[in-house]
Amino acid sequence: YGNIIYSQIRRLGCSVDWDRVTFTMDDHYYQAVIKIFVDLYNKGLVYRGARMINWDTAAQTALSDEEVEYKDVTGKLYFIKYKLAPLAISEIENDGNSEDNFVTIATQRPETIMGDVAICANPNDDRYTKLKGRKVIVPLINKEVPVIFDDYVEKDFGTGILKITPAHDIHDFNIGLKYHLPVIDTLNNDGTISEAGQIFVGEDRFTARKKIIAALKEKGLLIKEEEYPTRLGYSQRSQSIVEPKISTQWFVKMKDLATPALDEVTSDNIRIHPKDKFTATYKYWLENVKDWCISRQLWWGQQIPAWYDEEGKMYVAETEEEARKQQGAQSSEPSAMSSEQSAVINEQLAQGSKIKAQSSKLTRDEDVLDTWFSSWLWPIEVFKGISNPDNKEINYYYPTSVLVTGQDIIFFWVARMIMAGMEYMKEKPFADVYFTGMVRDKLGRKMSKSLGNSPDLLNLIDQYGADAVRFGIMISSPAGNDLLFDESSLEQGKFFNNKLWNALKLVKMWEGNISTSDIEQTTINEGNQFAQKWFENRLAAARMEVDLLMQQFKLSEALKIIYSLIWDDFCSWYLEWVKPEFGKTIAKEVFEKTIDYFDELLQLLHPFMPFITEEIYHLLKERTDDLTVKQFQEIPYLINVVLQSGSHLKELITAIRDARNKNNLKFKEAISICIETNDSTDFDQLMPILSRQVNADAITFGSKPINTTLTLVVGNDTIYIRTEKEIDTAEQLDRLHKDLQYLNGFLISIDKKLSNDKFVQNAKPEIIALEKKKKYDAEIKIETIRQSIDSLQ
RNA sequence: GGGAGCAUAGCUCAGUUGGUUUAGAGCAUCUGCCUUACAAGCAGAGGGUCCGCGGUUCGAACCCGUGUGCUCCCACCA
Repeated sequence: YGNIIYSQIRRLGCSVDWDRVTFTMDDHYYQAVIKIFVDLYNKGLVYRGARMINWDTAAQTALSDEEVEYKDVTGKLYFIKYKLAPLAISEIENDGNSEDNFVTIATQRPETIMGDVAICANPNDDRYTKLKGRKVIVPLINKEVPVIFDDYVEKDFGTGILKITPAHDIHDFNIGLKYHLPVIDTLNNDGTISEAGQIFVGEDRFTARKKIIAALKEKGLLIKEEEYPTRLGYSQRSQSIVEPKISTQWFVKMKDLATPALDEVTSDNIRIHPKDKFTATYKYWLENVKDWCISRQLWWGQQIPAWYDEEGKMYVAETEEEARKQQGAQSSEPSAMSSEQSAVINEQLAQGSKIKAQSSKLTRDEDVLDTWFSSWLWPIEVFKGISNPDNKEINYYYPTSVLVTGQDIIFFWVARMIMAGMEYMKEKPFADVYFTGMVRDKLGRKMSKSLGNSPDLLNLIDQYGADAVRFGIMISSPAGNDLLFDESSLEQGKFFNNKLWNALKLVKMWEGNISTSDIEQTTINEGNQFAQKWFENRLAAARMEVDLLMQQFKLSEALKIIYSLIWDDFCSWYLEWVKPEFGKTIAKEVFEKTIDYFDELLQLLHPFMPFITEEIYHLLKERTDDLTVKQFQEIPYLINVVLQSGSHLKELITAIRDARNKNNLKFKEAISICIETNDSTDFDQLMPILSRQVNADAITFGSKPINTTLTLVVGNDTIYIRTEKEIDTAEQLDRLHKDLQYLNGFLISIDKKLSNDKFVQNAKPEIIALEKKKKYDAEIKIETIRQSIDSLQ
């Protein structure tokens, strides 16, 4: 089913990847792809060359890399003697058969010896230096081939010398290219020995192997057989052993296309996120770029626009009509092959291939284009920038801003889009590239159909809600890192939804209880005023952080900031601070401000949880606009002092709550507090909040009052607490001693630094000043704690 | 085999050009609370040889070298 859809879409010229539909495409896109192919061909950037493919001899078809399964098996190495070709006639007469006159070569595939075109040793291998300039005779077919030397050969493997069979091994093929050796394909498509093999023609390759071994044995040329562990590729379709096979393919020259694409990234014109992780990969690929094989032997896809006449002459054109015109003009078609490649492809290959015309008609090349050959034009042709250049849309939308994609296609897609952009628009296609991670399961495995570990998103949405699923995925996807999918983060999202509803519920309860009298409005207490000032600044600070993180594409961290801003700062602190006492009204101004803050929070969260935020936005207040289109207001100027006072207040509340907790003082039991401080300036505005949050019926300032039951140290202040209940002082002392111990240790580490001459000489002045301040603060605190300890004893 | 990257709390990760405390967050765990929005909650606590080793530096989670383990991409039948 998937294949049918895939092929249908591809026939329409749509580029599809199994895991993501890249785009849907109209006829104009199809035309654009053809146009670009012809253009590149005319520029001399497209050529025909040779390439190894994986061939399934049973199914008689080419296999993609994914269709080849590698298995560890025990293979056999056959050690075969090759005789040195005589240098002079005298040699034949003398000792032509002495051991010195033979070279032993190890091979797994003796049936390929008929395709040998050379033997090769490592240039640093002393054993074989004497072979320089010599030739050897291939056994059974008695053909002379040269001895060559290349670093590729490992001295320690086999006998340290190997046979070069370019038609049947990728390494041999590459060496063949390097040394301009011919290619002799000794296999037919069905895996039988071809005419070029000369002997055992028509026999299956494995039958031929046995017969060749027997023949070699008979002649005394097989020294030994040795078992060794190796890996073999098997066809996923037929389970037969995959045969590397030489084939003629279409290529795009990449060097000139890659250079501008590399420059755009190295000059930061295009920014990759996360930078350190992927720019290295990108650069490596482009600096070592290999020509791009764009032809595929599939029965679906966009056919290559090349036609052949009966003489085998090739015409590349956008349409068959155009090709016919070229044929009529009898223009002498220059060879599209690079000289290097054409030297390699032998006569037999060209004749035997499909390109031979069968009638006087033109025959179209049956190969189709690589998926990515259409995909790389995507940023341009979706706006018809190729089929209809300089139109309104392409001028408006190109270049676009951000490409979001997977790291696995950095080279396949991203790099090539940049290349196409630079070549055809003379401008980058996008300014930023953001790579998402791969979704993996809890165990770190890739999501796959065969493992069945892909989550059913629709089911999860039913279970947790759409926003919760979005939240769960966003919160656990740090930029560029893989995402380990775990339902616990969705649960967190679900709870967050609930929290938002409850905050709404609270605010809605206040709505019916707003005081409207002038007196109450003008006497908003200092606590409420401080709460507002503080939250405004807290909001501004968080928005600045979020802005920065979004610019850096750190989406999960931005969400974490927003999550904590809403849950902790807004719900746990602000709402508690302004919450009216039971049965009392809320000042109109406070209520309205609270709604404004809530609006802003929803707006921040909206990109992550669009549904619930939009819903609450409309439930909060009658309004005509929608959150999804609402624009952000400018971030107000930050007043740090307010934030500091807020932290101070939170510290006080936390410390007193903690003391209550530790001493089993229930919240209902009121306490009275006396604060001993050197600086009481900001306490005035904090008092109303503090007294309510810790249930203190009285707060005074001064030194230690009698009847003190609890003593704590917060910052540089000492807090004395009086309760009705008797409190065990041992625990308090223990705690104070612990703090003292920590601070003393801390002080020692600072003293060590400051008494180190080299530190004082070398460190920056601001670092030294900082250390001195740390020391000063610690000393004050130690003194405060000492006094508290004394007073307790 | 070639290349890239990762290793910090039980788990997932922050840690911004080396100094902002004796390393932080969320989740999980533990303790105490049905306190008038929320037990899907509130208030707290515990938890780390920053993978091992060596080096540079006054100073290293951060820089360099090396070892180990893991992940990804490309390649792969002498």
